[in-house]
Amino acid sequence: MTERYNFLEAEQRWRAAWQDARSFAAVTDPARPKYYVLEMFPYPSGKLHVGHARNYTMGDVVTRFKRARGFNVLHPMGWDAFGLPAENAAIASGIHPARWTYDNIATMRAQLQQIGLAYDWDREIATCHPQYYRHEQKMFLDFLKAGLAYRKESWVNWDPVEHTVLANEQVVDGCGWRSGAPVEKRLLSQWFLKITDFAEDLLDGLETLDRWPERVRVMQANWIGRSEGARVFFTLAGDGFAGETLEIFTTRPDTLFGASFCAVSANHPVARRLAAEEPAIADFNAECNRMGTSEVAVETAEKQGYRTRLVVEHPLIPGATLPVYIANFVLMEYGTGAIFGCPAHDQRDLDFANKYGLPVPVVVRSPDGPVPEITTEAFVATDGIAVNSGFLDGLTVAEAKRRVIEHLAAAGQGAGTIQYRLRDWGVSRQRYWGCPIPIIHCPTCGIVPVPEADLPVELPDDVGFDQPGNPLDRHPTWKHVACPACGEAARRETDTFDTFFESSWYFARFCSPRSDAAFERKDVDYWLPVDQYIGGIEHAILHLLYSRFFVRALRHCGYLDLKEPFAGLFTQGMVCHETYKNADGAWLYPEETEIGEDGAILDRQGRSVTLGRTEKMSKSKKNTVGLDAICGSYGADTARLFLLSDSPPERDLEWTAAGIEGSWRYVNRLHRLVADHRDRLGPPGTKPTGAGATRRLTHKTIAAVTADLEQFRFNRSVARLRELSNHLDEVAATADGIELREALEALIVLMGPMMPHLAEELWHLLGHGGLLVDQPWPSADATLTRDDVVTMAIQVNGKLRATLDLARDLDQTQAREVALSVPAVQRALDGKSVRKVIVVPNRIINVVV
RNA sequence: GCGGGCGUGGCGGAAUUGGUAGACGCACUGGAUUUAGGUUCCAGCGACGCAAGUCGUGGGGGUUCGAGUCCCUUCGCCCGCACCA
Repeated sequence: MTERYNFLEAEQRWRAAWQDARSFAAVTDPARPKYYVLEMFPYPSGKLHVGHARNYTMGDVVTRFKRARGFNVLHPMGWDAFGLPAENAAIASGIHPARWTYDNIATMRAQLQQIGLAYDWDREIATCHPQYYRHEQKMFLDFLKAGLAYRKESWVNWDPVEHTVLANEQVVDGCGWRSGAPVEKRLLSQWFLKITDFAEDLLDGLETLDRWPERVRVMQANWIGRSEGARVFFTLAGDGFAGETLEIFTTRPDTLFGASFCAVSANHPVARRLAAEEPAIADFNAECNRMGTSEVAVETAEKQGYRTRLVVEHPLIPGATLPVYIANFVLMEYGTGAIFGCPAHDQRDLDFANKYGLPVPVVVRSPDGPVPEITTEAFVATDGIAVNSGFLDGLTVAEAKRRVIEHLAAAGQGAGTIQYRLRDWGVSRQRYWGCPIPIIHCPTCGIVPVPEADLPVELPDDVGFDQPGNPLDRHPTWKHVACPACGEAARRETDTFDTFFESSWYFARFCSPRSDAAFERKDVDYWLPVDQYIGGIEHAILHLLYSRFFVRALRHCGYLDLKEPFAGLFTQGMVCHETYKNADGAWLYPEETEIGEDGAILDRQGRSVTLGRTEKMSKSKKNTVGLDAICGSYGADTARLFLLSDSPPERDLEWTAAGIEGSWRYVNRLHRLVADHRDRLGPPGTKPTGAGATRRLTHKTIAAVTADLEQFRFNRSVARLRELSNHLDEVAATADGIELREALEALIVLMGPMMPHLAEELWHLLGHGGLLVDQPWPSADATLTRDDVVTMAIQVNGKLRATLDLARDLDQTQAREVALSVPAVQRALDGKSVRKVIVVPNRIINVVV
């Protein structure tokens, strides 16, 4: 009986050994092929649970695998450390956001180290550190010079309870995500980055990202939302507006002859001017702005319009005019905030026209049909033919579009254009715990950039959270400065950057984390792009799009020469767990429950517990499993093994006690396998020469695991390892010592990326002095991965009747003879004559009658 | 509405990309070891059938010598976006 594997002691010992050897320190070395592995860095929210660990473990497997394959691997870790939760903690418990953040970082760093992740910790960064954020202040000033940053008054989401602007993604069903209060639209001056300058390039670049998931590329393409169409200039008539131009955007300029009205957004300048003179319009506009933008609100909201006293002249029909409405379904944020309505060929316009009794001129018919009768369903097909449209009659939709754009352009009444849904990125936040925007507002000089010599603009420490709103704004001295241009009294910008600013370039900072510059050119030229990026699908748009934009903006400003930041992207599934509620309806942690004698779930007091749905692990539902607890009772390798083996990495994984027990048994079984047989192994370094089953399986496993790891098929590679170890369990007592050593050593090296501590321990047990992490990856002997004898399936009319072990590459005639001689085949033939025999070499023989 | 994806034993999932469906594991059943529980070991485990065998990858149809895989159709589920003109 061998001793049990003391994982606690062993795991600690091997982590110390890697640290002493600086095994994972990365050094820029253009002579070697590089590989940059990165997991999306975490927000330091407190403690890690096993759900977080899955993501990092995947990156770790890739890191260790690529290292063994000879790559110079960069695998860094850091902290996305600015953000609102730190301020909430300050408000709730009086802890300073910096203290709270750095404490959490210390806790989480220890947790990450505990699971044995192969990070180069010398490169650790925290984005809340002035040595990090000073560089993005410089970038912002460069963007400003390059015209990529600007200040603009615009309509933003305002949370009336939190007294701050919210990003679009922080508005859920029209309400603030934390306060639950209905979000208002406010017109505020904010800083924007010109992501729209790169709309076309961001869209085109998606084509090159062939190692990104299709759905992420599609989501980004939809978000950018390219539409081809036209701008059309209508001339307004009406007191105070006569002769002015109303510009609209349309994707269907071919339907211009079918126009029966124009409509503008409640926030359109025309609507606002009218509101100033007519209280009823002001009320209507306010009502439009109050309406939520949630899915439910949009679906249930009726089309509402206010008929103004204005009309426009029809650009193509002399003498004809169209009424101008203010309408609740026209968005100021898209196009020009104004449309022309063609009810026959747009469902929204038809709903609106029907409600307000407007005409419905039909101007498109289907290619083979009559002119459609329009009542409640608009005819929106784009394969039709223009009718009732003057010089466009008889043209296809596509031709008519082209023709009418030519006509409008020649007459100065419009132009073909490409419209994007993408909007510029508003980066101002009315928050304390973020990077200060390096700008000074001077009453005489206006907006003045902070001189580079004065960077960084550091956050003041002495702030209070006893009142709502931005503490920077209330600070007694911080914002009062002399204008760098004229020396007169001025004030600092008190808004801070959106925290997505920090995460948009951190992958570059990791290349030169201690540089006085943002990064060194020689380092980013070598390491970037990231070869394998790993993270959650929730960043499909935001972080991943912002980073792609940043790389373009930085290239524009001469920082680097890079097209895309992330060459390969993998979006991993979430870790889920059952949820539990007690009789009072309160959530319970898994460890607060137990199984009663009859199998019922009980709480600590023995009262019954309701089993809820299996859901993504989250603090709020208390269905998390702590990483510390699992590492303490089963060890890091057991946790890693379970996280890798139970589901394919892109799918969700259900964490179960039974599952972790199974992984635990396997870890111990592997230890026993090596410990029980190490005395009868051949000496290290002796090459076996046989070609028996053990050697064949060993080399097949090497080939299969290598291929699986290349393709992120971790669950499959674990199955391969188990097949090999199952076989070795059977034969170990009698196998040739030299062959057994080869097999065990292969098994150990192959398991290394997934169970690194155990692998080191077993490597050591086999008598090796060095570290396993310095061992090269084994290569499979091609003569051993091909069998001399193959099992072939024998079918009759496609139905399996027998299997036969036959010599590899048996010729067709022999194969046919052998197959026909099988009794089960003869029985199935039932005396019928054979029409033909299909032989797929080394796979199948199909007898057709 | 638009877009993306999925559907295989009691469960998680494999399937050499058109060639033996269910690898590997979890759960379960029987047996051995153990004072007992756990561990460990042996055997079984898609359905029906004593067996030979038949059926079987959401349903229906098709292509093919051969379909989980390709095509058509239909049902169900998940995710993303959405009054984008």
